[in-house]
Amino acid sequence: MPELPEVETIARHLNEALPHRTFGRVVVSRTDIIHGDPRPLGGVLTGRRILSVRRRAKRLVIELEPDIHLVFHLGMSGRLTLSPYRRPIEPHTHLRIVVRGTGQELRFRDPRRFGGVWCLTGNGEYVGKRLGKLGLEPLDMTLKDFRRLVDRNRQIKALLLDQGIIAGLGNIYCDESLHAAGIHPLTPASALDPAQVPCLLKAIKGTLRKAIRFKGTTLIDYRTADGLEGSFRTKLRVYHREGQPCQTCGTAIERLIVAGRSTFICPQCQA
DNA sequence: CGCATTTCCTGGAGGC
DNA sequence: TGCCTCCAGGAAATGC
Repeated sequence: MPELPEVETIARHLNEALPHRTFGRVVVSRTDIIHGDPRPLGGVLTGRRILSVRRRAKRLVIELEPDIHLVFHLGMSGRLTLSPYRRPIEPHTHLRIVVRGTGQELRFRDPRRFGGVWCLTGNGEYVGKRLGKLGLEPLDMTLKDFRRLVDRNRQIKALLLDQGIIAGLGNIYCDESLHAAGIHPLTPASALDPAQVPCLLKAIKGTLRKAIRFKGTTLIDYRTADGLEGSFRTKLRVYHREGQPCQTCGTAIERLIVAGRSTFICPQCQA
Protein backbone atom coordinates (compact mmCIF):
# COMPACT_ATOMS: atom_id res chain seq x y z
CA MET A 1 0.00 0.00 0.00
CA PRO A 2 2.09 2.86 -1.18
CA GLU A 3 1.75 5.84 1.15
CA LEU A 4 4.04 8.83 1.47
CA PRO A 5 7.26 6.98 2.48
CA GLU A 6 6.87 4.39 -0.26
CA VAL A 7 6.26 6.97 -2.98
CA GLU A 8 9.11 9.12 -1.63
CA THR A 9 11.43 6.13 -1.85
CA ILE A 10 10.50 5.45 -5.47
CA ALA A 11 10.72 9.14 -6.41
CA ARG A 12 14.22 9.50 -4.92
CA HIS A 13 15.41 6.47 -6.81
CA LEU A 14 13.97 7.63 -10.12
CA ASN A 15 15.29 11.13 -9.57
CA GLU A 16 18.79 9.64 -9.46
CA ALA A 17 18.30 7.75 -12.71
CA LEU A 18 16.02 9.74 -14.99
CA PRO A 19 16.80 13.48 -15.16
CA HIS A 20 18.57 14.52 -18.39
CA ARG A 21 17.48 11.27 -20.03
CA THR A 22 14.95 11.11 -22.86
CA PHE A 23 11.84 8.97 -23.15
CA GLY A 24 11.66 6.56 -26.10
CA ARG A 25 8.99 4.14 -27.21
CA VAL A 26 5.75 4.09 -25.20
CA VAL A 27 3.51 1.02 -24.97
CA VAL A 28 0.06 1.40 -23.41
CA SER A 29 -1.67 -1.93 -22.70
CA ARG A 30 -4.72 -0.48 -20.97
CA THR A 31 -5.95 2.90 -22.09
CA ASP A 32 -8.51 3.22 -19.28
CA ILE A 33 -5.86 3.84 -16.63
CA ILE A 34 -4.48 6.84 -18.54
CA HIS A 35 -6.08 10.23 -17.90
CA GLY A 36 -5.47 13.83 -18.86
CA ASP A 37 -4.22 14.79 -22.32
CA PRO A 38 -6.39 12.77 -24.74
CA ARG A 39 -3.67 12.42 -27.39
CA PRO A 40 -1.83 9.07 -27.67
CA LEU A 41 0.79 9.01 -24.93
CA GLY A 42 3.66 8.12 -27.26
CA GLY A 43 3.06 11.21 -29.33
CA VAL A 44 3.26 13.38 -26.24
CA LEU A 45 6.19 11.70 -24.46
CA THR A 46 8.56 10.14 -26.99
CA GLY A 47 11.67 12.27 -27.50
CA ARG A 48 10.98 14.45 -24.47
CA ARG A 49 13.73 15.20 -21.98
CA ILE A 50 13.14 14.48 -18.29
CA LEU A 51 13.75 17.35 -15.88
CA SER A 52 12.93 15.88 -12.47
CA VAL A 53 11.05 13.25 -10.49
CA ARG A 54 9.27 14.45 -7.36
CA ARG A 55 6.62 13.35 -4.90
CA ARG A 56 3.48 15.26 -3.94
CA ALA A 57 1.34 13.49 -1.33
CA LYS A 58 1.07 9.88 -2.53
CA ARG A 59 1.64 10.88 -6.14
CA LEU A 60 4.83 10.68 -8.14
CA VAL A 61 5.41 13.43 -10.69
CA ILE A 62 7.81 13.21 -13.63
CA GLU A 63 8.39 16.64 -15.13
CA LEU A 64 9.39 16.79 -18.81
CA GLU A 65 10.20 19.51 -21.27
CA PRO A 66 8.20 21.45 -22.28
CA ASP A 67 5.74 21.80 -19.39
CA ILE A 68 4.60 18.18 -19.35
CA HIS A 69 3.82 16.52 -16.03
CA LEU A 70 3.34 12.77 -15.92
CA VAL A 71 1.63 11.87 -12.64
CA PHE A 72 1.48 8.34 -11.23
CA HIS A 73 -0.83 7.20 -8.48
CA LEU A 74 -0.08 3.66 -7.29
CA GLY A 75 -3.40 3.12 -5.53
CA MET A 76 -3.31 -0.12 -3.61
CA SER A 77 -1.34 -2.58 -5.71
CA GLY A 78 0.53 -0.33 -8.14
CA ARG A 79 4.22 -0.74 -8.86
CA LEU A 80 6.47 1.63 -10.74
CA THR A 81 9.81 0.09 -11.61
CA LEU A 82 12.82 0.71 -13.77
CA SER A 83 13.47 -2.63 -15.45
CA PRO A 84 15.79 -3.91 -18.19
CA TYR A 85 13.55 -3.82 -21.23
CA ARG A 86 14.36 -7.44 -22.09
CA ARG A 87 13.08 -8.70 -18.74
CA PRO A 88 9.80 -10.64 -19.05
CA ILE A 89 6.75 -8.44 -18.65
CA GLU A 90 4.68 -9.25 -15.59
CA PRO A 91 0.88 -9.53 -15.81
CA HIS A 92 -1.12 -6.29 -15.43
CA THR A 93 1.71 -4.15 -16.77
CA HIS A 94 -0.38 -1.33 -18.22
CA LEU A 95 2.31 1.09 -19.37
CA ARG A 96 5.95 0.84 -20.46
CA ILE A 97 8.18 3.76 -21.40
CA VAL A 98 11.72 3.19 -22.71
CA VAL A 99 14.41 5.39 -21.19
CA ARG A 100 16.84 5.96 -24.06
CA GLY A 101 20.49 5.10 -23.57
CA THR A 102 19.96 3.00 -20.42
CA GLY A 103 18.69 -0.37 -21.68
CA GLN A 104 15.83 0.11 -19.26
CA GLU A 105 12.21 1.05 -19.30
CA LEU A 106 9.77 2.47 -16.78
CA ARG A 107 6.99 -0.02 -16.05
CA PHE A 108 3.67 0.72 -14.41
CA ARG A 109 1.85 -2.33 -13.14
CA ASP A 110 -1.39 -2.33 -11.16
CA PRO A 111 -3.47 -5.52 -10.83
CA ARG A 112 -6.30 -3.95 -8.82
CA ARG A 113 -6.33 -0.79 -10.91
CA PHE A 114 -6.98 1.60 -8.02
CA GLY A 115 -4.11 3.66 -9.36
CA GLY A 116 -3.65 5.50 -12.61
CA VAL A 117 -1.52 7.77 -14.75
CA TRP A 118 -2.25 11.42 -15.61
CA CYS A 119 -0.56 13.20 -18.49
CA LEU A 120 -0.90 16.88 -17.74
CA THR A 121 0.13 19.23 -20.54
CA GLY A 122 -0.17 22.98 -20.87
CA ASN A 123 -2.31 24.19 -18.02
CA GLY A 124 -3.44 20.66 -17.19
CA GLU A 125 -6.84 21.24 -18.72
CA TYR A 126 -7.64 17.57 -19.29
CA VAL A 127 -7.37 15.94 -15.89
CA GLY A 128 -10.06 13.24 -15.75
CA LYS A 129 -11.10 11.23 -12.76
CA ARG A 130 -9.38 10.52 -9.49
CA LEU A 131 -7.09 13.49 -9.20
CA GLY A 132 -8.77 15.54 -6.52
CA LYS A 133 -7.56 18.41 -4.38
CA LEU A 134 -4.76 17.83 -1.92
CA GLY A 135 -4.21 19.09 1.59
CA LEU A 136 -0.91 19.95 3.27
CA GLU A 137 2.26 17.90 3.07
CA PRO A 138 2.61 16.21 6.49
CA LEU A 139 6.36 16.82 6.68
CA ASP A 140 5.92 20.53 5.92
CA MET A 141 3.12 21.21 8.39
CA THR A 142 3.77 23.70 11.17
CA LEU A 143 2.16 23.31 14.58
CA LYS A 144 -0.01 26.30 13.75
CA ASP A 145 -1.21 24.61 10.53
CA PHE A 146 -1.89 21.39 12.38
CA ARG A 147 -3.83 23.01 15.21
CA ARG A 148 -6.10 24.67 12.64
CA LEU A 149 -6.65 21.41 10.74
CA VAL A 150 -7.56 19.31 13.77
CA ASP A 151 -10.02 21.83 15.13
CA ARG A 152 -13.10 19.98 13.91
CA ASN A 153 -15.49 17.46 15.33
CA ARG A 154 -14.45 14.36 13.50
CA GLN A 155 -12.75 11.08 14.38
CA ILE A 156 -9.03 11.83 14.42
CA LYS A 157 -8.13 8.84 12.25
CA ALA A 158 -10.73 9.72 9.61
CA LEU A 159 -9.34 13.23 9.56
CA LEU A 160 -5.73 12.06 9.15
CA LEU A 161 -6.78 9.80 6.28
CA ASP A 162 -8.59 12.62 4.43
CA GLN A 163 -6.25 13.60 1.58
CA GLY A 164 -8.04 16.91 1.16
CA ILE A 165 -6.88 17.96 4.63
CA ILE A 166 -3.49 16.27 5.07
CA ALA A 167 -2.09 14.56 1.99
CA GLY A 168 0.12 11.50 2.18
CA LEU A 169 -0.91 9.45 5.21
CA GLY A 170 -2.63 6.11 4.66
CA ASN A 171 -3.80 3.33 6.92
CA ILE A 172 -0.41 2.09 8.09
CA TYR A 173 1.16 5.40 9.10
CA CYS A 174 -2.06 6.73 10.66
CA ASP A 175 -2.18 3.77 13.02
CA GLU A 176 1.54 3.95 13.77
CA SER A 177 1.43 7.70 14.45
CA LEU A 178 -1.64 7.48 16.70
CA HIS A 179 0.00 4.73 18.71
CA ALA A 180 3.23 6.69 19.03
CA ALA A 181 1.22 9.65 20.34
CA GLY A 182 -0.95 7.52 22.67
CA ILE A 183 -4.20 8.63 21.04
CA HIS A 184 -7.26 6.45 20.38
CA PRO A 185 -8.28 6.66 16.68
CA LEU A 186 -11.96 7.30 17.53
CA THR A 187 -11.17 10.42 19.58
CA PRO A 188 -12.96 13.45 18.11
CA ALA A 189 -10.16 15.67 16.80
CA SER A 190 -11.51 18.75 18.54
CA ALA A 191 -11.52 16.85 21.85
CA LEU A 192 -7.76 16.24 21.82
CA ASP A 193 -5.96 17.56 24.86
CA PRO A 194 -3.99 20.72 23.89
CA ALA A 195 -0.76 18.93 24.77
CA GLN A 196 -1.64 15.96 22.55
CA VAL A 197 -1.70 18.04 19.37
CA PRO A 198 2.04 18.80 19.17
CA CYS A 199 2.72 15.25 20.33
CA LEU A 200 0.70 13.84 17.43
CA LEU A 201 2.40 16.12 14.92
CA LYS A 202 5.81 14.97 16.15
CA ALA A 203 4.65 11.35 15.97
CA ILE A 204 3.48 11.77 12.37
CA LYS A 205 6.69 13.41 11.20
CA GLY A 206 8.91 11.04 13.15
CA THR A 207 7.09 7.96 11.86
CA LEU A 208 7.22 9.14 8.24
CA ARG A 209 10.90 10.09 8.38
CA LYS A 210 11.85 6.76 9.92
CA ALA A 211 9.77 4.87 7.34
CA ILE A 212 11.55 6.74 4.54
CA ARG A 213 14.91 5.72 6.03
CA PHE A 214 13.79 2.10 5.85
CA LYS A 215 12.49 2.53 2.27
CA GLY A 216 8.86 1.99 3.23
CA THR A 217 6.71 -0.93 4.34
CA THR A 218 6.25 -4.03 2.20
CA LEU A 219 3.30 -6.16 3.27
CA ILE A 220 2.40 -7.71 -0.08
CA ASP A 221 2.62 -5.61 -3.22
CA TYR A 222 4.86 -2.63 -2.64
CA ARG A 223 8.36 -2.65 -4.14
CA THR A 224 11.00 0.03 -4.59
CA ALA A 225 11.79 1.25 -8.11
CA ASP A 226 14.45 -1.47 -8.42
CA GLY A 227 12.00 -4.15 -7.31
CA LEU A 228 13.17 -4.59 -3.71
CA GLU A 229 11.07 -4.76 -0.54
CA GLY A 230 10.93 -1.91 1.99
CA SER A 231 12.02 -2.97 5.47
CA PHE A 232 9.87 -0.77 7.75
CA ARG A 233 7.53 -3.72 8.31
CA THR A 234 9.91 -4.96 11.00
CA LYS A 235 9.50 -1.62 12.79
CA LEU A 236 5.68 -1.59 12.89
CA ARG A 237 4.34 -1.32 16.43
CA VAL A 238 0.63 -1.90 15.87
CA TYR A 239 -0.25 -2.22 12.20
CA HIS A 240 -1.00 -5.82 11.19
CA ARG A 241 -0.01 -7.03 14.69
CA GLU A 242 -3.39 -8.10 16.10
CA GLY A 243 -2.94 -10.35 19.16
CA GLN A 244 0.78 -9.65 19.47
CA PRO A 245 2.13 -7.81 22.54
CA CYS A 246 2.53 -4.05 22.51
CA GLN A 247 6.26 -3.29 22.58
CA THR A 248 5.65 -0.53 25.12
CA CYS A 249 3.41 -2.27 27.69
CA GLY A 250 2.92 -5.89 26.60
CA THR A 251 -0.85 -5.63 26.17
CA ALA A 252 -2.25 -7.56 23.18
CA ILE A 253 -2.82 -5.38 20.10
CA GLU A 254 -6.49 -5.16 19.10
CA ARG A 255 -8.16 -4.65 15.74
CA LEU A 256 -11.24 -2.50 15.16
CA ILE A 257 -12.89 -0.72 12.24
CA VAL A 258 -12.54 3.05 11.96
CA ALA A 259 -13.57 5.04 8.90
CA GLY A 260 -14.28 1.71 7.21
CA ARG A 261 -10.66 0.61 7.63
CA SER A 262 -8.93 -2.06 9.68
CA THR A 263 -7.40 -0.22 12.60
CA PHE A 264 -4.84 -1.53 15.06
CA ILE A 265 -4.38 -0.14 18.56
CA CYS A 266 -2.87 -0.91 21.92
CA PRO A 267 -5.91 -0.62 24.22
CA GLN A 268 -3.62 0.24 27.13
CA CYS A 269 -1.41 2.92 25.51
CA GLN A 270 -4.28 4.42 23.50
CA ALA A 271 -7.03 4.45 26.13
C1' DC B 1 -22.13 21.80 3.67
C1' DG B 2 -20.06 18.10 6.44
C1' DC B 3 -19.45 13.83 7.46
C1' DA B 4 -20.20 8.62 7.02
C1' DT B 5 -20.81 4.76 4.05
C1' DT B 6 -20.54 2.29 -0.31
C1' DT B 7 -18.21 1.13 -4.39
C1' DC B 8 -14.64 -0.07 -7.60
C1' DC B 9 -10.91 -4.25 -8.54
C1' DT B 10 -7.97 -8.61 -8.15
C1' DG B 11 -5.11 -12.02 -5.78
C1' DG B 12 -4.51 -14.49 -1.85
C1' DA B 13 -6.22 -16.75 2.32
C1' DG B 14 -9.19 -19.73 4.55
C1' DG B 15 -13.18 -22.99 4.97
C1' DC B 16 -15.04 -27.31 3.65
C1' DT C 1 -7.17 -30.73 -4.82
C1' DG C 2 -10.83 -27.73 -6.13
C1' DC C 3 -14.34 -24.55 -5.43
C1' DC C 4 -16.36 -21.02 -2.98
C1' DT C 5 -16.52 -16.75 -0.12
C1' DC C 6 -14.33 -13.09 2.02
C1' DC C 7 -11.04 -9.53 2.66
C1' DA C 8 -7.42 -5.92 1.79
C1' DG C 9 -7.63 -0.49 0.84
C1' DG C 10 -7.35 4.90 -1.85
C1' DA C 11 -10.47 7.90 -2.89
C1' DA C 12 -14.58 9.03 -5.91
C1' DA C 13 -19.41 8.59 -5.63
C1' DT C 14 -23.35 8.35 -3.07
C1' DG C 15 -26.25 8.84 1.03
C1' DC C 16 -28.05 11.24 4.98
